[in-house]
Amino acid sequence: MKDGKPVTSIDVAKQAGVSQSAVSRAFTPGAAVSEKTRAKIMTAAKALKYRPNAIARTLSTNRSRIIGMVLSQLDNLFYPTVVDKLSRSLQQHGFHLMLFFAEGRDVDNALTQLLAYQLDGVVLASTTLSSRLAKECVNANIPVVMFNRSADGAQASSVTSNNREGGRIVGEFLLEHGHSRIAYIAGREDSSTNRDREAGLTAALAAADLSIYRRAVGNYEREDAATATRAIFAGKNPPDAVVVASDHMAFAVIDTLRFDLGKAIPNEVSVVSFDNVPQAAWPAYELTTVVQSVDAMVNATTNLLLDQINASEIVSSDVVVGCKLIVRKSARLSPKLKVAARS
Amino acid sequence: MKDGKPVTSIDVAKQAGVSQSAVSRAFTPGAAVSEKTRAKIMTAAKALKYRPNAIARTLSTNRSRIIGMVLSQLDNLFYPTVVDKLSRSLQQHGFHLMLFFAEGRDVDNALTQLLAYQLDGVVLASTTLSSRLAKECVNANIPVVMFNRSADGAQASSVTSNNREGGRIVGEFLLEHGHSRIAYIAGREDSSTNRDREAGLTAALAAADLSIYRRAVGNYEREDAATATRAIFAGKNPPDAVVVASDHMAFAVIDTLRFDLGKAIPNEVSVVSFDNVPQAAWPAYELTTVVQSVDAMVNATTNLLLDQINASEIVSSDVVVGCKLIVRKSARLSPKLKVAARS
DNA sequence: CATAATGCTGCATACGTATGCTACATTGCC
DNA sequence: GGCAATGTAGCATACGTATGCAGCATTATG
Repeated sequence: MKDGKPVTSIDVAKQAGVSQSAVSRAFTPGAAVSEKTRAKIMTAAKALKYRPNAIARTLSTNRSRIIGMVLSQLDNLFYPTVVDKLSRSLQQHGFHLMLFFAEGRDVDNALTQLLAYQLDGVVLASTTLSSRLAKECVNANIPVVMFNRSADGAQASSVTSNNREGGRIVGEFLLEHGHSRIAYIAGREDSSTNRDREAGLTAALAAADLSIYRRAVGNYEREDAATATRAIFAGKNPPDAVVVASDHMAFAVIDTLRFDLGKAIPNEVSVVSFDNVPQAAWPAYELTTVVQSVDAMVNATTNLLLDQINASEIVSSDVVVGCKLIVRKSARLSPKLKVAARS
Repeated sequence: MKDGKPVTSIDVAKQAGVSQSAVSRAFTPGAAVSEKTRAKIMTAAKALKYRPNAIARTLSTNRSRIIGMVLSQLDNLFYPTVVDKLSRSLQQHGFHLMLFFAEGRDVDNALTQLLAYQLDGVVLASTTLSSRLAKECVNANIPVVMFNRSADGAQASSVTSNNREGGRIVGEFLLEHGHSRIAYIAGREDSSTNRDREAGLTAALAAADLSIYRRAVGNYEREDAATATRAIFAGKNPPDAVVVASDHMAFAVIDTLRFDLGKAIPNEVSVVSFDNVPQAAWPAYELTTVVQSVDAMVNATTNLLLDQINASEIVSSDVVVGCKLIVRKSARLSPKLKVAARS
């Protein structure tokens, strides 16, 4: 790669007739430079098209201003939104997101690469092996935020929504509107999110002396969710409501119910799920779902990261953001309560 | 941030009783080290949990192994897939993606940040102002690939699918199946993708002495697409087919047709679009659409980047990947041709 | 006017790795 | 055994920026 001699702070210094340190200080907010020399320097810099070298700065300051984000896949519609908003949010503070995709067992590989880049922080949003990764990062003294999953033992921070309460709200809502055979389609069994959502639902049902009517596992995947749906609706006395652990699966569930099993929604079956991804509002689905406020979660993540980066010592903390049910049309409302629910 | 003294190559060198250069070479594939000392070094490295510092290496080699990706938003369902696949593909070659979100006019800001990180390459997938960005990057001597948009004048590489042919195929398909009032809902007027798709469609229609029956602009946005749909279907003699410049808009178009205007698809109107995002196959839409092969485009992008990075001089080239129509159920088939089309 | 306090500036060095060059050791060859 | 060729190790330096420290100039203070 030919190079028209990259411009360095030394070049600028020469041009402006000052020392290299002066140039460095001119580009460091709050450093000791007089307005006069700063002006000289900026003029020279502009003339030479000088841009400070972030890499060299990193080496010197031990701060890369890069945040790593570990993902397993982007096809669940929830995560693209997160990446978008988180990246923008960090960008406003001068940080940037670097992506790492890690599947099953090449975590070691990903880890090596992660640690190589002197990241200032890591956001874990991959479904698998998070806690292993988290531990290693914490060992390497780099702040970690587990996004949408809680830290099972690892002393990393986490941001989740109140999934247990979400599950409870869904349960109470369905009961209130006259459902009694309530099925559950789970996400991955090993995810804290799934565990909490199911626990909340179970608790709500238990309060009415009910339990989950039928249950199958969808692993947060469309295919599995479709299979789960068929399993749950086989046999007599099918459920009158299905709670699905994520919108992403719920779309598959609804498709299967409508086009495979010929069920009308919500007349014959209600479907309620979690996340409120953008598509949940689309007329084709009109999903009644529990909102995970991406904005709130992203804010919390940004703050956690910045705090830990600036702190002299890493103290982990867990942020739980509230959630609420958005009532659309995928769940049947009991006639007498319809008006109330609309308000 | 406390630090348990980060381990450097010097520490490893001491521990192994060799020089720092030996350590460096041990971690550089193809460098001159004997098997014996490499083994000693690796043992010491493992014991000390040494990880080479990618940032320091960048400073020394002038290679960051970071590729910047500029996006404007991730809510168009096409791009998350691209980010996912591209990131994995690059990762296999030891590169990583760094994200930059740039809206309208803070391009300058984004640009400064981009250039600061000594990126080895840049992928431009933002809808706006690409050519401006491209030019600046090329000036700074960094390889650029414009993804899904062509380089209007800028001497940057580009990867697109054959949009013109895609448009033509759509036109011919609709004509063949007996449509005659064919409307078009455009994406952003300033995008090359939209221009080419429309041109292809127009050409196909012209060959049958037809032209676009009605036209409105959807700007690749759901809202605008919905509005465009209503506009196009106002008045007598509505279209019997709508060609939509992207799947993302097509979902909104279909929703509007079905739930707003009460049209049956494909019986009353056919809808055909472009991209073949994952959701296009969902039973609720069953979109007949032109495939943009993300795999092929991502491969091409990876190759272009690697070639340019390794080349002594940057030579830009444009890759156009083929496309084909996936026939699902959103477009009416002429009865006599149904069997043929299915094969 | 003398001294102290303050504000800027430049010098020198550190950050962690890569690599050209030299030097040495080993091997092969005649 | 002598010499060249090869393989391997270490030395020294470069990459571009940040920053502690010392020095100087300027201003404030008495």
